[in-house]
Order: sequence, then structure tokens, then C-alpha cells
Amino acid sequence: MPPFDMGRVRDVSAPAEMNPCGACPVRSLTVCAALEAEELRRLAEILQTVRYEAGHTLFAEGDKADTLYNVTAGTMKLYKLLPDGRRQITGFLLPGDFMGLSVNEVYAYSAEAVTPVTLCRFPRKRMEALLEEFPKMQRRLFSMASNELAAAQDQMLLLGRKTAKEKICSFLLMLSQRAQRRGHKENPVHVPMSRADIADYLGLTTETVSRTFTQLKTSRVISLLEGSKVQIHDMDDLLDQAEGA
Amino acid sequence: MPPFDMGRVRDVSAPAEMNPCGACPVRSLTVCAALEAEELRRLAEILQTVRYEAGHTLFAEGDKADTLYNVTAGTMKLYKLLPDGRRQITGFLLPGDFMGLSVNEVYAYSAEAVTPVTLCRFPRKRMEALLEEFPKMQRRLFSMASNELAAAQDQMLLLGRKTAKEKICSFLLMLSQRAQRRGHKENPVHVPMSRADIADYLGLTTETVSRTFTQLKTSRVISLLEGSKVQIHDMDDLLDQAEGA
DNA sequence: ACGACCCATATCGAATGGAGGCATAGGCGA
DNA sequence: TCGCCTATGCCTCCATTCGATATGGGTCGT
Repeated sequence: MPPFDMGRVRDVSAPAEMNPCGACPVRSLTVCAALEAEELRRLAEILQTVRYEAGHTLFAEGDKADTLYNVTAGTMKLYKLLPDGRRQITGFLLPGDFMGLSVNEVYAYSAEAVTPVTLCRFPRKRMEALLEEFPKMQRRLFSMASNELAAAQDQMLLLGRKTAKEKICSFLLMLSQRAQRRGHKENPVHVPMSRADIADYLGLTTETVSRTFTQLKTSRVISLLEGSKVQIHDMDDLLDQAEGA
Repeated sequence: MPPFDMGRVRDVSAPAEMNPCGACPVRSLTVCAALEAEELRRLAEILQTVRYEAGHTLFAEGDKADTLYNVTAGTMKLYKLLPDGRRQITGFLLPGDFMGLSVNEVYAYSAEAVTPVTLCRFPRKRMEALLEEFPKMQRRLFSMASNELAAAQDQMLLLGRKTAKEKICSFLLMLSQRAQRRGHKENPVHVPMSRADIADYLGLTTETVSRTFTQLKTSRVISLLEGSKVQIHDMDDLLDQAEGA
């Protein structure tokens, strides 16, 4: 912990009557999609908009899970640790992604900001009450969880059976597709996380990630651009490389 | 496909008025838990009880997902394939487990019986209608999906960061805990699946699985018993071994 | 019932290789 | 300038691959 906590909460929420949700850029992607104006207003009542610096830990595995979050800007990482420090990043969260589902009222992973982030913050109890009231939102959350489950299974295939090169290609492809679904251009891809984070997400070491990037660059599959951007030369080629075809 | 399809459906459902759910041994574990008698009756109306032989494939990745299943007896495996045949088993289903959640109305994995199994079979459409009607069931399903998500994250940590020995120990531990939650004794553990299946679940090869079992046997952590059973000598020791402590 | 045979699965040894570990050098931003 | 992140060469090692053998359950013929 640094002497000054760079990640302290700054409440930047607008007065409730302005309804921050109305102008939310990621509303269509997340749990608030398809809510009526009145329902949105009720949701806005219980949320708080917060901002954290890169590197700030929001919560750790095992903490009491009394808050749910929705990412509205920036990138987060979720991870689990082994006693000796080995780390597995279970997911990167982009704007529109939801975080905080828990089992036994305890977080099953730690959460840290990769870039500066802004989040909607919901007290768990009040959120649950609202879910009771709005089955539409409940269904939406369930559907998001189903999607995450499918993504988790893809990740298991990647971790268990893919080679280093296939892992990196799959990773770039995933970032590209997620960017696209958020209305950004799918190429070049912005890769905001460090080599170490990529390694801990793909079950590799930083050295292997680095070497593999070089190899893909040399074989003209990708180029590394300014500002952590990666240019994909042939999307179909990358897709083949990602599945060993 | 064998000349006779050993896995064909045999409808063994009792007449509707007998309400097969009333006597269901896994009701408390699954989606039907906490349903009232009347709701159970409605559920029973839309389900069919089916039985398949070991080795039968219920559906394959990419098939239209118009049916949901609930395992009532036996063990199933779910898996994904790469074009060249590499396989990752994403999960083993035991009695009480649910299967068939889908994205884009298409199954994201293939499902095959490991042992003879009996299943409750729900038409997707009618199940969805019932979920609308019984929010209690919707919540229960969401809670089951959340648990699965947490389990998937544990599995990512295992696949990405654990050694062969830690993987095998974690696997045995998981089987033991799941048996316990189903009211069976947690030791010795029944391990109904082949070395190849274990390998494809843990991201190893059959040889490594075999060698690791011998190694654990030699170092007196476990014993292999008759009938695919594994005796765990010290549960706490196994837990330490599973996390590299 | 019994043994011979077969096939699938499991086991084991030796050699190989892909990714890891370590050290160092280079680059970039604070 | 300092410190962190990244890149790369060299060597190591764990798990894989390949090959061979053992085991065990099931089937068939006598």
C-alpha cells in the first residue's frame, strides 16, 4: 500500500435528479439494458459512481461481498492466487461488464484496476431487492452470467489444450471482438494490460508472451503500433492460428 | 455409431399423476429445490425421464439447443474440441447438476454419458415459460449458474497455474467434496471416469495422470481400491498438496 | 464352468521438446 | 536519472511423445 492511497474513492455522481444512467454510454451492453425510464430512475437511486486509479485493488478474494460493480470506463482484472504467489487472472473487464457475483457472500477473486476506471457501485442488498422487483433485470443478469460461463469454458479449452502461439492469437482475437461489440473498430486492437498480466491470464510466463509476440511479428501476422496497439494483418489467418488449423 | 444404437432414448417416466418429482432423490440439490407441490406438478408435466448408456452422445457443440437436462443418476462429461482433435473436458456432471444453458440457442459444448445415466429432459421453450411464471426457480437457476461460474474460475487457476500433482490432488478433492454434498461418504472417492477423461479435464496426458497416481500411491497419499475407488489417507495433506503448500 | 482369446485401458521407460527460469540488455515514462 | 516493463539469449526441466508391456473385463468355444 503506497503512503498515499492513490485509489481512494472519489464520488463523482451527479445529483440524483439528473439521472446519470440516462446518458450512460454502456447502458445497452449491460444489466440496465431494456429498463424503462422509471426503472432506471430507481436504479440510479441506489448507485454511486466511483473512479479509481490504475493499480488500485477494489477488493480481495475472501472479502465480504457487499457491493456489486458495473464497469463504465477503463479495464479491470480479476484474479486468484495460490499460497506461493502464483496468479491466475480469470478475466479482464471492459466497459459494460458486471462484477461482484459471489458465493457464500464472499468474493471468489480479487479485483484490480488495470487502467483508470469508472464504475457504478451497487449495495448488494438493495440491488437484490431491485432484482426481485424487476424480473426483467434478473433475466438480463442471468443471461450475462450464461455468456460468462460460455466464455469461461472457452478459456478452459485455451488453458488446457492450446499452445503458446494459439493462446496469444486467441487473446488478440477476443480483444478485437469485444472492442467491436462495444462499437470500437476491431483493428488495430488496444491492449492496455502488461505482458505479466497477459501471461497470468493465458497460463504462460512474461518471457514466453514476449517471445511469442516477436514471433508473430516476424511471421507478419501482427505489427506492434504506438500506444499499446496491435495491428492484425489478416483476421482470418489469426483465427486459424488461434485454433491450430 | 454402432449397428445398434445403445444410447437410444428409453422413456421410463411414470404416469403424470404419480409425480416422479415427489420422490426424486436429487430434488434438494437442483433447480426444483424449494418448489411447492403445485409448482412441482407443473414442472413434472413438461419433463420426460430418459436413460442413456455409457458412451452415448446426447448432443454436440453447435447443435440447436432446444432441450435442457437435469442429471438424476450417473455421470456425464461436457467437452469442447479443437479442429485437430485436441479435447478439453469442461466439466463432469453428477446427480443434481443442470445442463443445457446456451448462448445463441446453440450448445457451446458436447455432452456424453460417462456411466449409464438418467436425466430429466425439459423442452427449452416450455421451461422458459415456467421460469417466467416461477421467479423462485429463475433465482435458483441463477444461483446455480453463479456457483458454476465460481467453479469455472477455480478450474482456470488449476489449468493455468498448477502442476500435474496439484491438479490430480485438486481433482480428487473436488470429487470428494461433491460426493459429500450429495450425502455420500467423502472417502473413499468413487472415480468413474477413465484416465483419458481425467487427462482431458486437467490439461494433461493419460500417461502423466497414470504416473502421478502411482507417485501419490508410492508417497502414501492415496491408495487405489477395487471398483475405481480411491482411498485418501489424509484429507488435510491432500488439501495442502492441491495448493502447493 | 472353464480357459483361450481379444480389445481397451492402464502403466512404465526412454527420448524429445516446448515452455520456463535466469541473467542481461534495451526502452520508455515518471 | 531512476525504476519498471519489455525483449532476448542460454540453459534447464517438467510434461509430452513414442514405444512397449501389463492388466482386466468381456466374449466365445469347448
